[in-house]
Amino acid sequence: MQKPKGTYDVFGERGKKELYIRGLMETLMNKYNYEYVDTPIFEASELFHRGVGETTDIVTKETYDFVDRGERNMTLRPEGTAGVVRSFVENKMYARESMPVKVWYFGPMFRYERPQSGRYRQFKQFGVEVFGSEDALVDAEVISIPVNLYKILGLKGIKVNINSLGDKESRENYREALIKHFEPVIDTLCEDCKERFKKNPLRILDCKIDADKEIMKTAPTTIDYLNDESRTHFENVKKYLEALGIDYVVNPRVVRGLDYYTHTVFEVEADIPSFGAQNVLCGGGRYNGLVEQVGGPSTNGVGFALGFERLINALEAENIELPYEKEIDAYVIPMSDNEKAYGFDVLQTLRMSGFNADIDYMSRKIGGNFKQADRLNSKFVIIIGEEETKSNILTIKNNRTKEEYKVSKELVIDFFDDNLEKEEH
RNA sequence: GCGAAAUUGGUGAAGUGGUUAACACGGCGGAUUGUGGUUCCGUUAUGCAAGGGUUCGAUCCCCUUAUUUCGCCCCA
Repeated sequence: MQKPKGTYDVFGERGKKELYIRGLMETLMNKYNYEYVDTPIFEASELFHRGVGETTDIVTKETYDFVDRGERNMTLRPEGTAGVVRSFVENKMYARESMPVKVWYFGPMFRYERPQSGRYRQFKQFGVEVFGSEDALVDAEVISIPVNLYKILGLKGIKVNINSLGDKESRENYREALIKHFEPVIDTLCEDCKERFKKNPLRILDCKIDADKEIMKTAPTTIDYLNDESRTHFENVKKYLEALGIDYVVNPRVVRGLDYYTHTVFEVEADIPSFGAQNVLCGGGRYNGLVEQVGGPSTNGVGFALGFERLINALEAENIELPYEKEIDAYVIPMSDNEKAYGFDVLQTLRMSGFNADIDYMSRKIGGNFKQADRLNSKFVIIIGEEETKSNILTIKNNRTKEEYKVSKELVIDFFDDNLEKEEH
């Protein structure tokens, strides 16, 4: 048996790493005062068609669709926003006394695509959504979350790209201008661009093949088509980002693939030489019309989603060591089967007092057990033989200094309290 | 969805159409039956991704499938 294409198993060091980073996310979101939400990994297919957009590739050719036993059309979620918006509407969170509603989520997403490094069919995203405020402060805050997370983790090679699509009116005007610009010359562009011209003209700007052509350089930018209100909003976003000392680049080519965006859009990319084509670490923006589209009252929204695997890839590419726990406090060695029960009791006492400890499950010889203690990076080794069980005086060896202590069983917790404190100094 | 390359044990890997698939690390056992991380000895592949074919014979040749990686599309 092999794992399905584009999936991966988490175990060992990878597991520790993932838990550590998730812990950081949780702590960070707590500081930002966002609440946790967890929505189903599958939803009615229609939600994504309506929410994410009929013309996006994500929905037209990349979803995992299935019909359940009740003959309902379901889809494994390809992104997090649509489900959270549905939940916001269904649970009437818009009726809360305190606005805005700020939430975060973490979980698996699914897209039927050809896998590559940093691109999976089942992958995990961390993201946030903020509902109910049109203040540019929120846009800037949302951008600051991934930036600060990367900073906390020590990731240096990142680049923040921002852009504004403007409100509905600005966006429409721009779209028309773009079509007018490319229409006469569409035959000179690549095949993909011809397709984009029909489906989603904004994406032509993203083309790598035609990027150097004059027609690209002279193309109108979204910024030129912002009306006064949209322009003011964007200026404020920039002002607030500057207030936080966040370096950004206004990049008119950032248009995002999902249909629901309005005003601010942003992407953070890995600026790491060894990184491949999957270099967009996270992305997001404002979606003022989405809640209404999904059936709720007109409510503004802003959010972002971050690729968990790509984050870990970036950390590895930059050789960043994460400071998760790599040691245990104590390893218990019973000399024979006769001492196992006694040792088991000592082990439990330690564990219930807040220490992490382990015991020999393999009936190893004493030598092999010391090796095992080293492999587990145990700070202390507790040897339990016939003498110890009779006298209730444990033999505890500091595995680094090799000093040996005789400690009464009743005082073992005190011993660990004192000595481990010294270790941490 | 399109194009290309890979796939040998727990890990890194060598290798050839022909009896038992190098070497290293790691694991386990012993020398050393209450004290190790050095050294020495022994041992360690459901057999070379899976299935089929060619052949007297295939891990090595051919086909199919699976997975991985790279590029495109798209995106996290």
